[in-house]
Amino acid sequence: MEAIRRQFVQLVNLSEQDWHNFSTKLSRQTFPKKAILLRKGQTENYLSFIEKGIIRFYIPGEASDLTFNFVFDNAFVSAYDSFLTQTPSQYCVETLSDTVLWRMSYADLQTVYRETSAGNTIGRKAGEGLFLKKSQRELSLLNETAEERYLKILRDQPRLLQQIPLKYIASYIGVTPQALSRIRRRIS
Amino acid sequence: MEAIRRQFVQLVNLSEQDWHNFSTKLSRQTFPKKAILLRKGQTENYLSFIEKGIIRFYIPGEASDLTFNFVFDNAFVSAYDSFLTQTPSQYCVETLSDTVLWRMSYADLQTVYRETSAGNTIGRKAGEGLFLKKSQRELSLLNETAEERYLKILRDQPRLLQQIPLKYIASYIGVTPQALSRIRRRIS
DNA sequence: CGCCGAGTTGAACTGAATCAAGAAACGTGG
DNA sequence: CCACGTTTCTTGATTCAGTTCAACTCGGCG
Repeated sequence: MEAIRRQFVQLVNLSEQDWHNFSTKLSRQTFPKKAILLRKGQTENYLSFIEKGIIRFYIPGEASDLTFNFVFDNAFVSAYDSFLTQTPSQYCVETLSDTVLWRMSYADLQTVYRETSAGNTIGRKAGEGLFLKKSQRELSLLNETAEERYLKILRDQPRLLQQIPLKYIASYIGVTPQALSRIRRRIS
Repeated sequence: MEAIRRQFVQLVNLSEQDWHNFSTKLSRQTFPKKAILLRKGQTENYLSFIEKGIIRFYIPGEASDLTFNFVFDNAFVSAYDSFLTQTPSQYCVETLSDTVLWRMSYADLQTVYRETSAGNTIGRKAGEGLFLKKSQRELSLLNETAEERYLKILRDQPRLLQQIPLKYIASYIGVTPQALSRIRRRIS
């Protein structure tokens, strides 16, 4: 719980009152490894904070999934596009490890936006942060080769390679597992 | 000016006071075709509303540019990542037609965020909207072929094909102009 | 022990990039 | 309004990175 509070204080100065208003709407839930948090076609009802765990976003396919995002400890997680528009999600969200979440429902978040002055600032900063990540991802997909994307992960998030099966990484950087295997051999 | 106001009223209920506070910080500027609004390496100082015009975002390259976004009339335009972080932009922004903008500086926007209750709601909704666009773009780049992306433009934004050189469209959908030419032949 | 999923490796195939050249459209100045 | 030069678009031939299909290894786990 304190981890969440620290995240929020980084974003905006929260009064004791605002924090209370916010935190009483959070509920703690645990999930085992390989649990599906949201199935394609369902509408996302939660904005969640990851106390502990690894989350994978993917579009399920006949032959193989298309994995396009990972999220780790101490970050927010949500099928945020489905959440914002309250329409069915195009993709699935699942845990890759045992996971602990603090969750707030869509309805409760709207209440926070209405009732607290800090709410909209938090919402704005959260949206801006997500926009920045997606912007970098767009440029990476258009501008870099699969090998460059792999090297960046190797440099910036090496733990990702230890904790996540390579076939998901391969999909994330936009190639088949075979092609990733060859990239790895070429490098080392 | 009224067009901007209509856009904002769609986002959030603006009091006469809030609108005044906001609108007095806007300045109108005109640009000819092919004008550079922001050069790579410069820091974006403006969030702008397009009264009229077409804008192109691109990463300049030795051989050819990498065009990754277009924006049209009655929308907001900014190198928003550079704007938010106030760090140098990785890309350029230029006009593709004669253009009229209403612009607000970074400093003035921060003042609006501090001084008006509606400011942060507008900021939140704007950030959410941009996030949604980038999310769709990410899935499109990962999930669809260049041909599918072209067909989508043909279906949803045919005017784009009339007003923008094909070489920019080619880059936007992620192929060379030669490949796009062959896609077009294959289809018709 | 045997099974199963993950990872690696090889060989053939494929779609797009690259290189090159010609045709069409556009703009500018006379 | 035409002539010229530049840019954009198209088409063909070659090359190349990555996919696909297939086989094999390795490491857990029932």
